[in-house]
Amino acid sequence: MISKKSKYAIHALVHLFKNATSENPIPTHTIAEETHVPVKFLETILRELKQAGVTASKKGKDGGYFLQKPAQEIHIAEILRVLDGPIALIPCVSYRYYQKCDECVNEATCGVKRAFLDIRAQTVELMKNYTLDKLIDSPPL
Amino acid sequence: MISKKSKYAIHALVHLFKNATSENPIPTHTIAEETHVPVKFLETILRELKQAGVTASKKGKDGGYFLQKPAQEIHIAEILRVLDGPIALIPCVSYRYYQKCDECVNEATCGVKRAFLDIRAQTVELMKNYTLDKLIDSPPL
DNA sequence: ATATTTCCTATCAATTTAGTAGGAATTAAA
DNA sequence: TTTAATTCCTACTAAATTGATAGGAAATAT
Repeated sequence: MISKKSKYAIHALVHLFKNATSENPIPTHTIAEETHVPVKFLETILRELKQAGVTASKKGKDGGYFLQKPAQEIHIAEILRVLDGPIALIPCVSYRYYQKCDECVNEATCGVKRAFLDIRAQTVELMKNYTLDKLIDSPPL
Repeated sequence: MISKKSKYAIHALVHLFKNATSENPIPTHTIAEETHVPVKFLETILRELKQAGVTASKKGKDGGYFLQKPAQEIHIAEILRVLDGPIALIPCVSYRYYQKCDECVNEATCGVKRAFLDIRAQTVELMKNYTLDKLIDSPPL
């Protein structure tokens, strides 16, 4: 399971994609109401995403948030990495957060590592495919 | 990331596959030494796996654990489900542990749900492929 | 009998998760 | 120049989860 933080973030970002522009930023409380996310929590989420280069903001009255880059360049893998950390399922197959596992004797030949390396690679490919623009709701019947 | 519990379990199960039979069960402390897992922790893990139908045991002297079914029928998805819960990344796309998400207005058309449904399905396929027999170490050069 | 094992229940410390509180700084507009 | 609305920042906290450990009861081979 991903954290609620990440789930909230994804919904919020889709909302920004649909409604916000740099000329028309959306304030946190509006997004919070629409997506049913606690407003103070969402505030910290959007700020974290800003620091990671995903969202941008305008301060003061009539301020709010918008996307810092095209929705086609923001995907689920990136969002999860920012808020939940590595995609890898075990530390020894993470690129950025690599940590040795004590369980395998020889990392070069470890079968468990080999499997999880493959799983990570394929999962990342899967998640990279889901960019924000592919997450909008289907048209109702 | 998966829990250490699950990671330990996978290594232990591979060890059982390589070394144990119903006539030659392996005691917990032996597996613990070989796989560098705390023995008391491993004890509870192997018992949980037994209750889930993955391992079997023989009590008393010369007792220990062995696999309850062929290694080709035990895969990573099953192990993770037993010890870590659902494979699904958000509650509303889990089959066994379904829970409604408050963020989407209409579950039938929710784009986020659609994406994570696909991700879950593909991840399960991936993980089902990795049965215990495919997790043995590659031959050293 | 004895040694060795699984089995069971309970407990625990550390970490992570999911927030909340309170206010400073910034900005648009009246 | 005041006011309202917003982002931004730091700190705090309660609850849940994780990663174990403790102490022994029950079973079994020799």
